[in-house]
Amino acid sequence: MSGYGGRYSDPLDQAFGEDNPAPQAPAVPRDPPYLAGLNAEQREAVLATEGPVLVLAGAGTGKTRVLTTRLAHILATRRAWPGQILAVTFTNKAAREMKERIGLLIGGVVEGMQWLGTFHSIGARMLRRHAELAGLKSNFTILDADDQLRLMKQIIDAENIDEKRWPARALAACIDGWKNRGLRPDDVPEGEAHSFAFGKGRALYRQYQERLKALNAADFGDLLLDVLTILRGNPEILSEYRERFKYMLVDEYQDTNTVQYLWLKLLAGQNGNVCVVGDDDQSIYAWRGAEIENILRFEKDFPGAKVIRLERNYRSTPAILGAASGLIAANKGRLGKTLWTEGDPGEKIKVQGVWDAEEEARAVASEAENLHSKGERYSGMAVLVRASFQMREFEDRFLALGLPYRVIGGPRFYERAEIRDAMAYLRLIAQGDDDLAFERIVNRPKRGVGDASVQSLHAYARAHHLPLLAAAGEIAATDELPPKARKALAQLAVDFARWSDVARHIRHTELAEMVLDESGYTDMLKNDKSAEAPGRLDNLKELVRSMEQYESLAAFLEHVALVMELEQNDTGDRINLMTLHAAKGLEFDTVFLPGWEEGLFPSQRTMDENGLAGLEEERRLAYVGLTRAKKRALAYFAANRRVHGNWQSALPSRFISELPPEHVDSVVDEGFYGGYVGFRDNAQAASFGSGYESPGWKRAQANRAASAQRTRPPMIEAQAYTVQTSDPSSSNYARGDRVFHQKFGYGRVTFVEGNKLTVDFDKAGEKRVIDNFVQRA
DNA sequence: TTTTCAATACTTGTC
DNA sequence: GTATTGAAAA
Repeated sequence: MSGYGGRYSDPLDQAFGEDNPAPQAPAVPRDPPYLAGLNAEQREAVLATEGPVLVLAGAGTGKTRVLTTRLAHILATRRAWPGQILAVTFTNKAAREMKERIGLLIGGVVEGMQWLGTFHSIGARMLRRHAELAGLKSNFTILDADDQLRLMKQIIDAENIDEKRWPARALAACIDGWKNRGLRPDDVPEGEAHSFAFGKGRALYRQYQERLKALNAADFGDLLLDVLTILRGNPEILSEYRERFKYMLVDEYQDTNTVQYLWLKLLAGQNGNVCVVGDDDQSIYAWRGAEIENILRFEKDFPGAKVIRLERNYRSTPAILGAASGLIAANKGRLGKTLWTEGDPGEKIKVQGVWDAEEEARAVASEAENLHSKGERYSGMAVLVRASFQMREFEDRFLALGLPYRVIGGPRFYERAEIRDAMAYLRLIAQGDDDLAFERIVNRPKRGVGDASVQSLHAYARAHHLPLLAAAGEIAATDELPPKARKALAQLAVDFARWSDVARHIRHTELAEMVLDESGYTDMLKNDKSAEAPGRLDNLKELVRSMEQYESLAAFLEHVALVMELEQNDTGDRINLMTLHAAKGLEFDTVFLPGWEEGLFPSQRTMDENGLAGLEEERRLAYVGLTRAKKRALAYFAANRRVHGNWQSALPSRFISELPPEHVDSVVDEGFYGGYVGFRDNAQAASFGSGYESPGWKRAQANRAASAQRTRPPMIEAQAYTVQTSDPSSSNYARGDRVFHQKFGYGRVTFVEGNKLTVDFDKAGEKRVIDNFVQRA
């Protein structure tokens, strides 16, 4: 979200020059520079600092700008010190950006905005201050989903519950759900308390909490729930915070869950200066506990709240906005906004039917190349998919064409196995009693310490009240374990003692390298011939590199627990590939929206599980997708898609037929018909025929007839011309060469044609790739 | 204990 | 179709 400010200027802002001071108000200063360029509503939202305020900010209406300006205004007018503002964002990235932008507005870096962050990072901060009130020490560990799951597995095991029928993840989902709703074990409603494993739900939840306290650990839910409990139970602490937070601001309010809501209400009290910003039409996280109700009833919760609507859109063309508005109008229970914008209508939404996902990827890629050849940047384009499995097809295609792309979201850096392993080593060095970390790495790399040995070790540790690491050293001196395991544990204990000792003298980056080498972890990866191994080694290097920015090991570990993301160099002109969810808050010139098919989008599962509410959330997701586009949006639907391994024919999404026809331009693809009439079997063709009966398709056809003849670039076959760095007519590789490919791993060249190689990959099978995407192995 | 093979699941995903 | 996971075989 950026850049809309420069497109227009508001003459009012210049009206208060020194030559015409406002009459009889010598005290009214000239407008501060940061207000320049705001429209009337934006301005109002910035200046309404006192009392509860709800800012309904439609997509692309300059929400972030209003937010940052508002904070800058509060600071610049000395209404509060940086430390007296509570500002909550949805992601760490958003928090970081906000800090930067405030700095730009009022000049210099903003110091002391310690309460600007996500609910969780603010929660962690508060919880560390009052840890003892929650039965924790202030240096408690923050567990991520993985640790959480392992802990639950242990509890389920201990209770002799059949893990097949009652998987740990289901319990985790249950407990998370309760925590999201602000329920401690005792608060869980009777009916639900028994919902897991024949009535053990509540008991397991309680046990889990006890285990957490025993481990001096908190999960993400606790960061909010424990703080809520503390605030509720300790009026003096509550009033201290109420006193402190002169101004409160919550971004993406439509995505807050119940605990967050209770939290905010408690801190705001009766007459707090609370400003929440959100858009009910962009609420897409109900499935993880967000309550769209929170924003819908804000005015009831905070009587006398001022409601400001930002409806002027600065991002998209009228055509895109019209299409998106028409689509979202099908939802009920909205607060209602009418977005508008000015200017040339712009390109219509292009809707294209294709035969299957492969052709879809081909169509998107060639369109992207086509746009690129007309001077559009790749980085201004994005492919937004509903589910991550759809990405694969696009990656394959982009890779084959040599089209530069980047995947946003996906598995987070710190969630990768190798990183978590390395982190476990470091955690254990920092805190010798981190049993979860110990368990993770006892046998990684393989040391001959299997389940059986770990069990004995556990028993020993419990009996002697020792952390596992200490127990390992002791048990090695007994003859309770097979010699191999004994030796390994002894070695491990010695190693850790040495590392902890060394840690005090050397830089933590050096320590990390040392630990990875000496533990045999690096060797394990070097000997690993699988396709992922080299990438994993790179990731570890990256980890060490990223540690440099932190002063100490402890500081680094805290960062990782909370932030879980890595600053990545997103330089380069690359096309973006991500899920619709990940796209929230971003904008692109061109947005490709593949997979608009019934069942996939809207997702069948969501509709089955949540009925109409689910469908409406899907529709909001579609709305989010469309409104990411500045200049053009292209939607695709495939006639056939592989679902869980088998082919199914699909109908165009109902969302396609919900787009107002006047904003839609549909394209019939030659490949579509070719595939349809040609070489596919009749059964499929017949079933696909129903696709033409669907309202979406009929509408699309009608539009096509009505709209002016449109020239469409011919289907471009896979061509090497996109790769400037290699010569299409020759290649340095020959048949039989052993090569390595970033995505497909190792393989042998079976055929060479110019710079295009056919490679038989060990893992991935035969693929055609461009030569400069492989290296000699 | 480790390897191998079959069973399973499989939207979205911040912190 | 495939990646991950858990139980039997080596």
